[in-house]
Amino acid sequence: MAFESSKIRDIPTQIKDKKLVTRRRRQIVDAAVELFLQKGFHKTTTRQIARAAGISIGLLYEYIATKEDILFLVCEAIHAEMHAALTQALNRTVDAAHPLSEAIRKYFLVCHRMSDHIVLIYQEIHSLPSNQRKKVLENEENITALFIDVLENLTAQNALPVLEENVLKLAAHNISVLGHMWAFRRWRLSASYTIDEYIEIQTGFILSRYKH
Amino acid sequence: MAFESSKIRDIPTQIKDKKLVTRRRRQIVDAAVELFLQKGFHKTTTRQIARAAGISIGLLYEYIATKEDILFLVCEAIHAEMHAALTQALNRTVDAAHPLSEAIRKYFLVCHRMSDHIVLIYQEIHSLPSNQRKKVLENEENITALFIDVLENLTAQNALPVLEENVLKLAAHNISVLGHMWAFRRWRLSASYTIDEYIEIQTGFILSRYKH
DNA sequence: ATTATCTATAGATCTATAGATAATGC
DNA sequence: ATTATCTATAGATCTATAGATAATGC
Repeated sequence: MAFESSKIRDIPTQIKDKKLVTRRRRQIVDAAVELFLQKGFHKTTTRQIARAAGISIGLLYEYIATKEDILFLVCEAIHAEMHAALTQALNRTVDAAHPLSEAIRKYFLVCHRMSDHIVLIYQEIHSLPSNQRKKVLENEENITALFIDVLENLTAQNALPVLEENVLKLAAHNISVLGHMWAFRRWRLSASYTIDEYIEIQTGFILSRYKH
Repeated sequence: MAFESSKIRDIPTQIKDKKLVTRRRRQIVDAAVELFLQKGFHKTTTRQIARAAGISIGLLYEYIATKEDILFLVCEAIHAEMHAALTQALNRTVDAAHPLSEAIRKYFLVCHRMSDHIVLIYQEIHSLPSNQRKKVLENEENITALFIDVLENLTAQNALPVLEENVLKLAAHNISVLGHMWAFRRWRLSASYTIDEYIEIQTGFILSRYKH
């Protein structure tokens, strides 16, 4: 997967050419994602990342200051990819017959496609220093916020009955986490359910709250 | 928290005295849990664990063969503790007015109390070699199985309407994961909800599937 | 005599940087 | 002249074990 660079920010570098920074960091992130997925952050060495990215270990350290910086860039790239896929998908659900079901379906399919990446974030977010960890958690919150918007808009259009604000917000968290659940319990769930069956049953659970 | 030793199994040792093995491993696990919670598995050294357990590094390696063995013992201890707390709590819900609500409440309170430990397992399970990881996942599955039992029993007693088997099983997974959700999103959720509010709203979601 | 424990360290990494070299653009 | 890149390695760990010592039980 080749990641967008839009979120590459805040990490200092000695390199002057901004386009080059973007390109090299994308190389680094793409290489690191693969390695982290295979063996995790701690068991991947900076030398391996440099080699996989096709640059020397010395050059790697011109683009980042610490190994944790690489993990941060990886987490940002994953969230950027999810956020982009989601906003794009959600825009197309506006005039579906059942917009909420369709939004849930699109989201769960993104979670299915990016299962390994989602698990990676759960797994490694604690390896980040706290300021970077905070930013990653904000990204996560932004994704939940997308569902809060969907629910609020549908409620405003009378497409859904009114729920208390706190209840609606928790419903959005639930959608978000039930998508992740497919990622981190896939080892078990995929023995009993296809992703389509999973989506169907979970959608039933989520919508039942709105049906009385 | 002092952990039960019942699940200390399968890890070879040169030490002959079985009671001593149990006692020393409990010391080791108790020390390791604290350190892993503070700084994670990879940033904790075996020397630190030995020192915190009050034994020498050499002796530590008489009771385990690798650092991962310690993590495995820690995961087993956490699941043993959760399993024990839960079966005990569930036994007492049998004659409650709303047994399912009461089971959910008890479970969520266990998740609340053991938040950090639950997150630790999500975080570090990938650091285990695959045979040990499998055993930890089995433990996790056993906890979900407790809820499958609860739902099946209540259905058999006509206290709940009949659901398709696959739907019922996924409901059990959902209960399990929504408890974990309080653990791994507490940083955000606890700003908006007390644990009691959380339990109340989530119980509403879970039960609504049964109310039509 | 046997079992449990400790001290000291081998051996193997790994991150990060210093200093040398190549490429680029005026 | 400046910027980008590479090679070689310092310096700092950390896991795991070998070999010596202390404690235990017959």
